[in-house]
Amino acid sequence: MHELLLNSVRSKIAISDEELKKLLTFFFPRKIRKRQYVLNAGDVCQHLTFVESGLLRSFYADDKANEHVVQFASEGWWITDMGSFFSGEPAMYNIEALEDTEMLVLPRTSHDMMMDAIPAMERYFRLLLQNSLVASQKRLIRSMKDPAESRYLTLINDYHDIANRAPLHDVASYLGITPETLSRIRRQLSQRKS
Amino acid sequence: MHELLLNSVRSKIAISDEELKKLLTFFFPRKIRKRQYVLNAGDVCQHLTFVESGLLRSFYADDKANEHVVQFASEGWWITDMGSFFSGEPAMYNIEALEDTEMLVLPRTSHDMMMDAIPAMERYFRLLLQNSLVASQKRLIRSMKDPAESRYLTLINDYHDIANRAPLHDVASYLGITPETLSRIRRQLSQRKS
DNA sequence: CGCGGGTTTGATGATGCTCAAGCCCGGTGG
DNA sequence: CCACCGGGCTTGAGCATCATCAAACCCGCG
Repeated sequence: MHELLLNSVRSKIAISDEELKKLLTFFFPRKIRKRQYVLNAGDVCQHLTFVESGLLRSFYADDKANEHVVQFASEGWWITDMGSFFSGEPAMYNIEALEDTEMLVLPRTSHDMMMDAIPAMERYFRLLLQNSLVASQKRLIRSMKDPAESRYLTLINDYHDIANRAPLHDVASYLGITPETLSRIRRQLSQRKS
Repeated sequence: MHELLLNSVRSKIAISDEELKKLLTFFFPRKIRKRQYVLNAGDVCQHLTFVESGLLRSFYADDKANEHVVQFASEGWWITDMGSFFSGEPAMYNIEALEDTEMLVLPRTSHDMMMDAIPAMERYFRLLLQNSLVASQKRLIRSMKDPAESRYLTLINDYHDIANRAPLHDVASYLGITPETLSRIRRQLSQRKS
């Protein structure tokens, strides 16, 4: 049960089977339906969320109600509003289900207790943070130097399923382009292939 | 002595004066001249660097020898190639001095020893990581939704000195625009003011 | 069926890039 | 101390990419 999470932990740190079992006691499972929200901007983000099945998106709604997708999370990925979860300030981001999804939820208090109970998890989360930061910096550079088509190809290459499962609208927003532009890019790519 | 570093630590975590004193023993000071490199891409990054005076830049050189500035670090800022430092893989980034610079250097082994000796520093570095990640995500969103001039104004607002101390060339690269464009933006802004 | 949201397609325009030339200024050597 | 580089910055003209606006289309769902 919950092999996805256990594998994620095992792949990053050395940890005993007992500790793995103990680990699960800090989480609780949660299911939500498509279009429901896991987090509303303005609320304080109280959980770390690990996706077991389905698809979530986090996004930022600016002053003029434009949405900007920050991240997708499908099976095996973590998602949260980092700034809010760790600082206790109101969240900047919304998190919404793009499909019916099953999650493992780690409340902040459980997170803190887990760090005491299983010190090795400290390292696991630090690794997650580091990897996120490295990935974010890479994405930043690419968003500035690469044209839209090339960024889209990178996305397909790295996260093939997400590029196809998420609505065009959201993929475009994640790439920082308009839906129209993404639609045209897809047309050109399919024409070029055939 | 080294008040900048001590203040940075004090401002983020609770720590005793003894521990602060012990803390400094893990660092060694280093000075370099303008144009010298602190890190060459391809080498493994062995240190965390804290700037006491001067100005550094980290940048990524792509296949076609185009440079992309990732970060500036002036007094009171940390800089490193995170991915390389923590994973031991070759660095993607170069780090170069834009001015004569004085630094406090924390080698990897000292870093690990310090974590054992002063556990509170674990938290300090996790906070640095978190803040970097939040900042990187904000910058990413802005780089996609805001036009060049607005991004420049944000930079001036947040890091006024850097926008003026660093060469135009590097500021432009940091913003993801060409030097020509930044030059024109500056002209328009100064004309509009007068 | 017909409605409606998401997607496609088209026409137009703005932002920022490229290429090319000139300029300014600081550093170096005579 | 001056003359002369040379690199960085500026300015201009033309062009590519992508956004905007608007309309048609497609398909699932009531």
